[in-house]
Amino acid sequence: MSTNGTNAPEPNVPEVVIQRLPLYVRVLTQHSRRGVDVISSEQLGKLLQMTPAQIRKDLSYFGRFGRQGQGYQVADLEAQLREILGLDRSWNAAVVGMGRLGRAVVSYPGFEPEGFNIVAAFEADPELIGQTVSGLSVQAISDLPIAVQRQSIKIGIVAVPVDHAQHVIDLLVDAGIKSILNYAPLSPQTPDDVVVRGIDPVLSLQSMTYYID
Amino acid sequence: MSTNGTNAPEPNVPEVVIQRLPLYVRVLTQHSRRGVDVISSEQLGKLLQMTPAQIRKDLSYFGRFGRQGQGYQVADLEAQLREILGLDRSWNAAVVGMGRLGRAVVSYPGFEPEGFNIVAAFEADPELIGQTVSGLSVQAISDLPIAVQRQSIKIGIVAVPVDHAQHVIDLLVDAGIKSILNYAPLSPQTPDDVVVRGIDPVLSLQSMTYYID
DNA sequence: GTTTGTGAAGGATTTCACAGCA
DNA sequence: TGCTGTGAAATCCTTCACAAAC
Repeated sequence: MSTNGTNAPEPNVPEVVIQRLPLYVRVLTQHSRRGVDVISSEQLGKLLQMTPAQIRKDLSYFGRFGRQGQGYQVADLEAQLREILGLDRSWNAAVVGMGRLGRAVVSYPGFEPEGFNIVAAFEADPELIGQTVSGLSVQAISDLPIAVQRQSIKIGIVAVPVDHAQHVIDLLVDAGIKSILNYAPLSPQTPDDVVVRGIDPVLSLQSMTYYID
Repeated sequence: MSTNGTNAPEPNVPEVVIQRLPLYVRVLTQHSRRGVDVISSEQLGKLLQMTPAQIRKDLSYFGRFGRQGQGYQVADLEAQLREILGLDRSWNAAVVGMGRLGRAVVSYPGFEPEGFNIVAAFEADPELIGQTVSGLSVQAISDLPIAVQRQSIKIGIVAVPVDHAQHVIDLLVDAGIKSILNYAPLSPQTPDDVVVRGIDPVLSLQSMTYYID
């Protein structure tokens, strides 16, 4: 099943599987840094609190990465999964909204080491336009479509108040963005070919309280 | 199936269903604020980009909330779902880690209006202990168990660097915490009876890049 | 001996489709 | 007529269990 030789895209990979691959990448990266060379699906399962069978099945959608009797080469598997996910290159992102949250996002040091570069920042408030935040000059939202083109921006990050979020998302979609990270507490309307992931700690807390006591 | 009359806990509700309930609460709250009285599963489905059948099936785990031919009373359904999730009361939380991220968490204005009160803040660095952040006096981590007891803290929020996170989570678990919101980029080891939800924007981005182009 | 990769089985979740009720 | 609530069907996902490979 490819990844060996041809670069054919794999069909029919369940979305849940795609969402687990970054977990594998994360734990493999940690272990390769600590000098671990080889790891088994059993060990990965313990680390991630899942069954070894699930890990092997997930990987089997993309190819054969291990050696029977041994396990997986940590560095090799990490590299292959990064390639599958498109993490073997870097991605440009734009943040919309330069309030409290947007400033926290652009100054968050976790994106760049993973290859996500925030290369543009947008705001509606004229007071903020022209200011510099974390080395980025804040632009008017009307400049968004040109910036997306010129800077090959593929990811939009929404950090505006909830009542502006749908409109901003519409503008991102109109500008050709197909991947959106949404910090606003709403479920936006988007076309099928746009992928939206929400970051909402309140939602996470609200589903935890069900289990308390 | 209860919620009418008795307060028997519902058995066997799939976890995915529990995680969707806050989405319903969120959209119902928005619509009740806008003065919408009645809503159908079809309308909810459009708003949340899911099938009406799924919404009805999810709700059916807990009771019968609608009227045939009409739909659901927005305010009533919202109230019932909040009660089911335990959102009809407030919850005390403690944050561990007062670096950049922890400060952002304690000063985030989205928790308190939803009934999540951050009532204690902890740090390992002696330099920070005793300082005040967003009205909270920063405490030593050794004070955690007593604070959890005295202030009925039920939720722990982890905002420490990744290399300290597992240790902090162990301390929270030892202190009796069973619900953890984890901002550190790792999959922690925890006992079965502890619920952990991770907030990691990088992980979200890493699963989106698979779909780009 | 050990561990992978994978069809087949089993289990869980979603969707269908319609009876029942307002 | 319009929409809910729900068994049954369909689909999706996970786990099993073992042949093959080292």
